[in-house]
Amino acid sequence: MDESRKTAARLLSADTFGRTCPSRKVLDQVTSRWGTLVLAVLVTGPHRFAAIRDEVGGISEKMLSQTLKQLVRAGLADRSVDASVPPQVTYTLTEMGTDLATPLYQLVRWVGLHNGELEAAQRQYDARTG
Amino acid sequence: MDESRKTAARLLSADTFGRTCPSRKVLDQVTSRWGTLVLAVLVTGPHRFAAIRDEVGGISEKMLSQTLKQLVRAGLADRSVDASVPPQVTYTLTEMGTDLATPLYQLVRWVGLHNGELEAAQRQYDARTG
DNA sequence: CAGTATCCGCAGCGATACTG
DNA sequence: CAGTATCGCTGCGGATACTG
Repeated sequence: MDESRKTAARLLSADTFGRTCPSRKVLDQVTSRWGTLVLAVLVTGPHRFAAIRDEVGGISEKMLSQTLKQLVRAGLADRSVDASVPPQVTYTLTEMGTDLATPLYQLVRWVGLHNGELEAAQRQYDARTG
Repeated sequence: MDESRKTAARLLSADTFGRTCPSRKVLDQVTSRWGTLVLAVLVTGPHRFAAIRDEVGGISEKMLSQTLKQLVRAGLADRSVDASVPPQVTYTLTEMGTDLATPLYQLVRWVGLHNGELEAAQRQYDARTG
């Protein structure tokens, strides 16, 4: 692409900003609607399917299944099946997954902690603009 | 992290996982398709509209405008207009925005740096499953 | 319990054209 | 230069039902 995109791209040591860069795919998955929350749950420890579903409010089983599949495919999570009845499936972050999820977890935590300030800022903006 | 069995929500000091929690709104914006990349650009310094557009590959002006508006509304970015001809508009992260964008920036950087490993893991998975 | 399969609405997004 | 307006579509994601 163009040379104007040099600054941040260079700082990032890889052109993740480029439209065609494969790392954008991973970034999109990880920062997808549910990807972030699922990773943030898994970073607190191994979880079973139903446990994740219950902890992430509002996620459908379809989307959870889909999201987990993507994470496993990307090498960020492991899926281990205990062949019992009923079956037990546990999801664990890989080492890569843990590395990646750490800043993500900090983000979620930050948002949670500063929820009040965020709401206040938004209210101010809305009042200012009408 | 060891104190008995606390849910991730508790560990996060706010129920960001809750469906109705307002902080989920912010999280969704920040981790949206373009939100992440725009914030990652701005964390490297103030940028003008066209500069961001050029640096984030593939973003349309409509989406950039929309994304920036959300960030300003959330109190994460400032918009300063230099009333000249042609006009100059510069976007800067607020202090809150910088705090929030830091882990996000680390995430983008991590993905960029580990692009190779990520691709390899995915190829392995695809080969394994056919 | 841990998924898969199917249908489908709607909003997110891209493309294009226009404006202060 | 820095946006806004409008249209049209695609695919995300919700709801529901079914299976090993």
